Amino acid sequence: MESKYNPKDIEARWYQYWLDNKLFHSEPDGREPYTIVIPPPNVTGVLHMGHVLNETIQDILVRHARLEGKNVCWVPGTDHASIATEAKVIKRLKEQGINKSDLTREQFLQHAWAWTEEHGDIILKQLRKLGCSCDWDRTSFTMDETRSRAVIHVFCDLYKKGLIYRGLRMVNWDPERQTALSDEEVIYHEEHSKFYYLRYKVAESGVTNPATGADYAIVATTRPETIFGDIAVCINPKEEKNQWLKGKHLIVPGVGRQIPVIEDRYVEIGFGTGCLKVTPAHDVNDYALGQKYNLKTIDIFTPDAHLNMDTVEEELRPNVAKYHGMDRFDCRKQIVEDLKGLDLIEKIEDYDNKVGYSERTNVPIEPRLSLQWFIKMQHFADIALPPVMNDEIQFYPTKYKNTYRNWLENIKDWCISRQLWWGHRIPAYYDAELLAQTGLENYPNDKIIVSDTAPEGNYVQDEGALDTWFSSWLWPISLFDGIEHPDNEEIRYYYPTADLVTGPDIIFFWVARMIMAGYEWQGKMPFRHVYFTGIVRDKLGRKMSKSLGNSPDPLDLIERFGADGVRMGILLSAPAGNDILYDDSLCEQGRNFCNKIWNCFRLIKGLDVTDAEAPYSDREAVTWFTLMLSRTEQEVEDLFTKYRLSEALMAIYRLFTDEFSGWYLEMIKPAYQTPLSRQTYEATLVFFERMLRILHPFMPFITEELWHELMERTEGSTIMAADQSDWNSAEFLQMEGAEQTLAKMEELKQIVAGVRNVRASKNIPPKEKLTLYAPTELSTLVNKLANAEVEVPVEENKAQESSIVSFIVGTTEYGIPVGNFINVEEELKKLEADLAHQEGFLRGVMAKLSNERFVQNAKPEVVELERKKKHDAESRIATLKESIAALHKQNA
RNA sequence: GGGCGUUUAGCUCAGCUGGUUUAGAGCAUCUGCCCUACAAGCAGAGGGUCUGCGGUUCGAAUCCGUAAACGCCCACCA
Repeated sequence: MESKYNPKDIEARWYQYWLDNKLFHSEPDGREPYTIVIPPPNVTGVLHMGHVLNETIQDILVRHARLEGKNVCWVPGTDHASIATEAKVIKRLKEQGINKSDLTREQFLQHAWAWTEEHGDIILKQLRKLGCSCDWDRTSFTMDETRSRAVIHVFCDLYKKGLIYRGLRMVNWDPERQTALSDEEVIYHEEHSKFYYLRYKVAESGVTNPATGADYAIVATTRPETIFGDIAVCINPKEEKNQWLKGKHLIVPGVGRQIPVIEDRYVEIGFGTGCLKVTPAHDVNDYALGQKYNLKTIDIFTPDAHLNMDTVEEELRPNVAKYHGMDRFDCRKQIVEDLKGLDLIEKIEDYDNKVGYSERTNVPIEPRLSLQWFIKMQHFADIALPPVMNDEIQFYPTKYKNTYRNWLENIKDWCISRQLWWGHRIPAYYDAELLAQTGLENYPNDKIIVSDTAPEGNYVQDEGALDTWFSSWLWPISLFDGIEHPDNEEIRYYYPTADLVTGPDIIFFWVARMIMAGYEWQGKMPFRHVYFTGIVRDKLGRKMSKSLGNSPDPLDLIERFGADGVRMGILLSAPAGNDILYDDSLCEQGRNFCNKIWNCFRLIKGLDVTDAEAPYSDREAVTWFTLMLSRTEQEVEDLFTKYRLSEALMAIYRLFTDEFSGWYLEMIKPAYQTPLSRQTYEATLVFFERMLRILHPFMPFITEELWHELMERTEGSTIMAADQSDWNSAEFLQMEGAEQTLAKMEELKQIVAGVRNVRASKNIPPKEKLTLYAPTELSTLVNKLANAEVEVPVEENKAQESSIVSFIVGTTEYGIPVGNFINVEEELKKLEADLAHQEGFLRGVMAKLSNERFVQNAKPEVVELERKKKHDAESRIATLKESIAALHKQNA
């Protein structure tokens, strides 16, 4: 075996082995189920560091449950990601010289499916490289047959329940993709923009502003290009300075439209000029005002946000003809120039405001009036809030309960229709003849047929597709076909799922809605725990992004550090909900750890074994490590219940490197070319196997490899199903004397460290055997580990001895004669520093003990402890003083 | 404008309902070592007035108040 662990072949070999032996596959049986559904990555996506974090955590949970003997089912799959995928398909078509508009829906969908088949399993293949133990036989897709039927079924069900409606509403419009978006798909960015103060002339002649004499009102806006749609100017009836405008009319600058001044308390007194232009077609608030005062709307934009002057009154069109067909932002520049020329701009100020962008296309969204389908959400908020607030569903970390509550308490209806082709088509049908007469907007609602099958006759189907999340929210149910067959064996067995692992960025998009769907269609929570991961950032704290180039390619990392190394790297500093600052050095640490394990194994397997009886010191070591290991196992189990996975890994890491490699193996390692007793050898193999086991969820490959190497295993066997029955860590820890054994070994380690410390500070080579004066006999382990001969001298001998360096463990003093290596000055300095420290400590303790109120009020055991501290400190001080005196005598 | 969270060693973080030998871990740093498992290693060392201020208490990193800094979420102020 080489001295360096080489993950490459090993990983590929074991993954194939796991697949060949169907070790990830699950079928319902008598065991307790443990289910996780994967947050389906976009079907066209490639693996990034966020996935690595997320999927590693899921795999750890899943493998841990598998080791516990549960029937584990981790269902993988992908999401059709309608808007993102459609954008990619359009882009590719364009590269081929094809426009979407040249294609029929069916033709376009053929291209999209082709794309999906080409790219669909890339990311799933990459997950295998990471070691993810998904049940690949269950791989699903949000647009496969079962999932699609579930979506349509749910739509019809909601429509029947009166929870879905069609309506003309102001929605977030993505002009790039030309579709409506839900509120959640809009991202607001703070922007430096301008505040334009425009002059609206008063129509009534002779009316002027009494304060300034101006014959115009000043209206401030950030969007001057929307003035073509102005219908009114609104003032607050209470605002003094604008009283003169009451009942008057104004002329929209550059357009010439005469519009009324209306009054509403909505306008904030003191903000801007107090005059608000009302453009109902292009602003949500203005729309509300328009509704309230029954104003008409003039939509001046085309669906791709270019100016459409055909909507302007015919007589005014010559005024605005030049803007027809312009892009909205070009038009803004132009109209500002033109108004300047007409002296209709009072001033322009810098202004910071928030602009909404489409999450997917990153284009500023346009509030747009359009006919869409919505879900009434109050009902869902009502059923989804309580289970989270009362912890039936637990969030880790809990702070997200607040975020969740906040959203549900201010819930708005969910716009679920999209003007896209790639997605589930809305199962609503319109009578063709009637539709021809009325048009879509005025088509009577009660004549719409919503059905999972197309109605007989001359009907046309709604053109829209459904929001991707409308299929995702059913995922935990639809994966087990629980929508159409809510009582089938699989859904009854696997649902509710155990844990959901996802990012907090989709808490509303997905988590909340799954909870709603879970209660609505299964009457039960979809999962019991939600683990929110943090965001993976680079070590400077920046989000990883393509444009910054700070996002490493996970496959490249796996190549360099091995999958186990990468898994450890990503997990090491990733407590739930905290962002993780990723750095290659973390993976390096993971790789190094693999190497450590590998070399421990080499040592153990390389030992000669004899049937002779084990020396007593071996048995001491074995007893001690049995307890040490048991303790860590208990600790790790406890950490798992709290989802503190990085801490669990760290506990195992410390056990393995410090306690096992650093102490235990050194304790039992026989002298060169001397054999180890079989008894000790076998105990050591058990330890090693146990450690591989607790480590397996974190580092599946190396642990499986060494588990097989450790001893002969039958074909098809796996560490995942290793027999556990002969080990009970809880019982070991309850054995009599366990505590003392652990404490004694800690003391022994400190004595050894004391000797090593002396050795290091005096530059005494490790090979040189030292003498250690101790007040009582010590375990021979000390001799071995410290390379020292322990002597228990009588007092006189010790006093005679010159050049002794001493150290204290607990309250006991140990001495090492170091001959010429001693430097009395230096030694005195050290002892005096220690003395000062001990005296300071004692003062602190005395301050407490001499405080009557402390002695009276504190718990007796606390007072008792302080007394012990005092006693120990005094004893140590006495010892130190003695040593100092002895040194002084020697010096003289 | 609301709400939430964070602030402990150079870095990333533990430290739960106040008291466990005057604050812990990993990494990084420094010193010494190629000692036949491992230099992707071993042994040793240094490093923090627990963000500031006030309060409660016999006792505060821990509880309360307050200020600041940073971060996140939500909200229609043109």
